[in-house]
Amino acid sequence: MDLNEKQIQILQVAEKLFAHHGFEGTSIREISREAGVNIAMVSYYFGSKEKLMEAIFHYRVNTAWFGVQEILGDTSRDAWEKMKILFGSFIEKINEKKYFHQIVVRQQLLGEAGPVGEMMDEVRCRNFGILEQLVKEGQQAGLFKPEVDVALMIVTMVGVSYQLMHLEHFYRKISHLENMTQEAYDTELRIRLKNHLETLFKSILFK
Amino acid sequence: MDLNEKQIQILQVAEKLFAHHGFEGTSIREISREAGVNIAMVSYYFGSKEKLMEAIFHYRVNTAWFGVQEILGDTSRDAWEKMKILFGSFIEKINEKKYFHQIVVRQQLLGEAGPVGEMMDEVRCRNFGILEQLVKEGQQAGLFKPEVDVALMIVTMVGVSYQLMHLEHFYRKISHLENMTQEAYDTELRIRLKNHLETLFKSILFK
DNA sequence: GTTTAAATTAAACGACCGTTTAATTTCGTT
DNA sequence: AACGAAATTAAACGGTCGTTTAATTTAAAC
Repeated sequence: MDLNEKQIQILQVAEKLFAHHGFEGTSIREISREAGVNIAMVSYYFGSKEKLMEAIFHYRVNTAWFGVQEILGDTSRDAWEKMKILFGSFIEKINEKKYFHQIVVRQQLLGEAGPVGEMMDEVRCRNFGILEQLVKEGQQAGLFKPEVDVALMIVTMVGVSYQLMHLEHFYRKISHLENMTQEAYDTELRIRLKNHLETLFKSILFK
Repeated sequence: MDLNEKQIQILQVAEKLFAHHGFEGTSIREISREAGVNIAMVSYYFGSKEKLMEAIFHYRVNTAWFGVQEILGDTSRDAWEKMKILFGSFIEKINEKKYFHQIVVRQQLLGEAGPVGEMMDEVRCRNFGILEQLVKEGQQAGLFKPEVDVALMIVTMVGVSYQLMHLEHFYRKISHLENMTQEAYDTELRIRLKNHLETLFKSILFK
């Protein structure tokens, strides 16, 4: 499914509004007004509001873990270095696509019902497989400890990153970063989050 | 504000539905039908849908950190033991009030706007103060390392716990806990989460 | 038993919702 | 210039929304 310029415009506006006000909290009229198109264009291009949401997920998910296999196959790095690259790229991804990941959290709260729920379940299983493989590699090399709860590891990575993203205002206030520009804050946070996750993952993976 | 039996009935039904389908995704008609009362009763008792949400927060928040001061003041335990008790009781709380904490996550996504946003900000600041105090106590005793990002610590505790709660289905599948009863699963998870947070917090607090 | 305030009800209100229709415009192809 | 498919539009559709109204029932106080 290739999208023209106007379709992408609608998609991105809808993504932002769904992230801020939720699916039910956003009206087609709002989306079309903000995107500068007629109300009927949404149905015309996407069929329905539900299908619009699905289109957002297809638009984002298909480019999600691009290039991961290359990292995993790299024999010049050990499992721990690969792991650091992996969660580093995860941090970049969610920082780059904040709106989408807010929608993901909302969809998580709805459970795994609907076609979007199935998509997310697939992605999660794929990510679990990747991380599991990497952990096994590290264990076989005698680098990581023998018993590691990979699911809890993902939950930790995703949970901490999401929560930090949601509580931006609070974290800025508490950490005296209120006067930073958004760009500078994002950069600073990526660094802090990366160091933090590295600390946490060390305690999970090593003896 | 003291609530009669019927008001509490409405509150609890609304809490469940808001958690599952969100604020905008839940109608007054649904709430009143499920609670077995007339539609007009919600406006009659609470004024409006918004005020109903506020009432839910007052209902839950007021009993939130009950008994914490006693733990902190206990001189027979060191800071690390108190810390373990503290996040242990946090785990109990969110497990006990799952629905409410799903609403909290939804409200987080809306930012800190509105009267509910202010309430949550207050609670967060209070919790931050409590944890900060405890960390300082541990540092002065030479137990914890001198530089600790308390905000990141809270984010870790809350983020991991929430994420694990949201991904119950996924975690059950991946960890082969699908056939457990809800009760047994909850118990097992509280144990795993407690151990996990202990591991993580050790890496944050100790050298 | 009468009074009075609280509780409860069915019905109606106007507003907004997602979607469809049918007419019109746009624009590349012939 | 004429055609036809795609794009765009204003208007209307039936339905649901949160809230209010006005009438009725309930139940406690006197």
